[in-house]
Amino acid sequence: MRIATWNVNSLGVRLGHVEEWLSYASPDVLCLQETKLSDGAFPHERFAALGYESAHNGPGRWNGVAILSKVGLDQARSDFSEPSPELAEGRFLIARCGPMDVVSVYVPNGRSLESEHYEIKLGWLRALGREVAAQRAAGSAPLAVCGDFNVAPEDKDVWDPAQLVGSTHVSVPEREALESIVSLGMVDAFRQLHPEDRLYSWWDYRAGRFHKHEGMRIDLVLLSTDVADKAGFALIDRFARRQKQPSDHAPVLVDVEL
DNA sequence: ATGGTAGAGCATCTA
Repeated sequence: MRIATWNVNSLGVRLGHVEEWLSYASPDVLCLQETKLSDGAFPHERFAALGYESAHNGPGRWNGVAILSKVGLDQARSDFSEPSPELAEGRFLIARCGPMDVVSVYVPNGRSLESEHYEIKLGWLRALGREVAAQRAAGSAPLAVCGDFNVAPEDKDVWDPAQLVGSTHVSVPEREALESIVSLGMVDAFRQLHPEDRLYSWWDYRAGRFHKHEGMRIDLVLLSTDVADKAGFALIDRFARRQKQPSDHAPVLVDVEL
């Protein structure tokens, strides 16, 4: 089973890119983030034409997450189990896709360490942790939590740790919040297969960051430990970041032998 | 310290 995640930074702009990528990468499940679409505007039929069922959670204008699946898509849910209004912004979606429960997340950016949005980000990660814990406790299917976490897990996941001191994405509380989710019984599947540095999934559009390969690895596929050792192949598709009118994120894919 | 680019949408806000 091939599971992928991609922050597309507007599906309206990137629909053609996604269709092309589906045709050559052929994932069984693709989680999307930052569709920037309302639910009514989501192009379900375009993906159905390629053999994918789809579910979407988005308010319009900002955020928006989706799951596409060609191995079935059932019980889609877009609220946390313990709902809380400020957390409902088109950032969470869970569905059963064949043998796995799959979550697509778009974690709040946080803006700056001083911002109230930084505290919201930490609270959101804690809420996601409770969701993962509940899911693991319910415990039937293996779980994949995929998406743009807006956290670089370690210093080797960023191009220049010194330049980022005092910034979001690398602060200790953010990394601890991510680690507390992982410690519930999840594995960073790409990192497990690729321990080396300089492997990024996002590059700022500005300042020629992609050209200089100055990026961060913030797009993750977390697999529950019961299937993590069945992940045999993982890839960040930098070609998708190099094409014309790209997203600022590259797709990340993981093959799990299920 | 700020800027640099991109997207939504038409003034800025978000990233």
